[in-house]
Amino acid sequence: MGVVHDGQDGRYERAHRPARSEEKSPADRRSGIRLAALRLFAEQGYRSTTMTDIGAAVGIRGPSLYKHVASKHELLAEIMIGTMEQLIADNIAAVGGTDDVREQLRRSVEAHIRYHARHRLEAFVGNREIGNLEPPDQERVLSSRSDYERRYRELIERGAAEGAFEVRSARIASYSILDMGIGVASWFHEGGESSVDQLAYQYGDIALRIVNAY
Amino acid sequence: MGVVHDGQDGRYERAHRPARSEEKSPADRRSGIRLAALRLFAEQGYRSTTMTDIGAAVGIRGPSLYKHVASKHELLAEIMIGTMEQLIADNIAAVGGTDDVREQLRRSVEAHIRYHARHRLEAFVGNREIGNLEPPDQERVLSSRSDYERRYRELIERGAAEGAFEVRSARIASYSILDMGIGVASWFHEGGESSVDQLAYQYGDIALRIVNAY
DNA sequence: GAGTTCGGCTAATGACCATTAGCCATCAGA
DNA sequence: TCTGATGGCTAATGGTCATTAGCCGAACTC
Repeated sequence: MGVVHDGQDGRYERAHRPARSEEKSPADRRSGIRLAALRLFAEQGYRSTTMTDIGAAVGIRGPSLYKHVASKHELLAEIMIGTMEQLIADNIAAVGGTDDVREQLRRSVEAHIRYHARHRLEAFVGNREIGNLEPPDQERVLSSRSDYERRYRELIERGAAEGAFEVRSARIASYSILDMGIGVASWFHEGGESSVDQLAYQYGDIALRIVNAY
Repeated sequence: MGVVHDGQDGRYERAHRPARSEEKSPADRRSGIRLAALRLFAEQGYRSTTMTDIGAAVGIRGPSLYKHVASKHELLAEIMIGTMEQLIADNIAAVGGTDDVREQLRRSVEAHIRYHARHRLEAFVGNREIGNLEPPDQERVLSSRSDYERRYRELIERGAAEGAFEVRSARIASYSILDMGIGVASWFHEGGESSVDQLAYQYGDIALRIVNAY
């Protein structure tokens, strides 16, 4: 499900219908559809969103979407797989940047929070629509999800083994940290009491307190 | 989906004996339907659950459900309104039992966790299906939800004012505490690593650590 | 033991929906 | 200018669903 295959090589510069109110290169169209689908899935839910809704959001009729997308399900699958891949990639980067477990946990949590604040719609849909994914994709997402959780659990276990953390249950510590981050996607909005950076920092603190790192 | 029914010929010998293995008083029937709906909504989502599914789960046909229930939506609304009312009632009881803010927070969190562990399906559905509630009920649930969140926020603000807690943002502290509890509903299962009581106690600790009560 | 109620059932009804078919205008490139 | 691809569009197609209508047997009432 890769991300776009844009036009394979940008050979054709399009630029047709110049300067209309909106530019519609093939890639623009596709990502416009994806964005519209994401917003609608987040707002109304996958099952309640119709192809007609998505089409209307980008100014075309429902059936015309099939000139750009294989199915409604594909739109959902791309969102969810992309979300998990990004979360895992961010986590790998966060952990890889230092050798100190405390700092690894802090950076992991900050990345987790940043993602959930900056990509709230993706995270929100990613958490709510798992049951609407079809078999091949659902397993893939669930498996990524387990990997992601395991990375946190093992990090905390390692910290505990090294004496940096002290937890009664690494499982509970990791779930509580992950879950409070997931919650961010449902209430955060830019321009509120805190900026994304402040939020990330404060949740980093909270996580370290949860594992008794202080 | 065939349940055993003799249909067709019209002269079904049914044998719906009252004194069989399953008792079917009107109240039993109704709560059986509610429970079936709850399970199905939790597992498949509200939109993906059909009246036929719910009927099959209690051994009758979809349309027969209307002899007991006004609509599919009513089933969802009852679950969600009941959930919020119980959470608020539990919270009032928790706070009312003592005058010490620390203890009030601990008891509140324990009640929150207990509910999310013991009534995971209700809590799970209650958090996922808000968007599928229709206007009158949706507003009611959203308003209860705000009240519930406010109770936590104000409790934490009061604790901070009294010097018992120390938080950078009462809003973030309350959301993180509530969200980690909500998460419990998605992974907890009886017979796992922790009992409900252990879970409640540990989350109580975590909450007190989040507000720097130690 | 006749009438009433209860709670099943089957068959509509009336929508709604994802997806496919097939048509056509535009346009880039030859 | 011709041609093929692109990306719209309208009309099916084939399903699914909540809900309603109307029928009927069994149990309960008096």
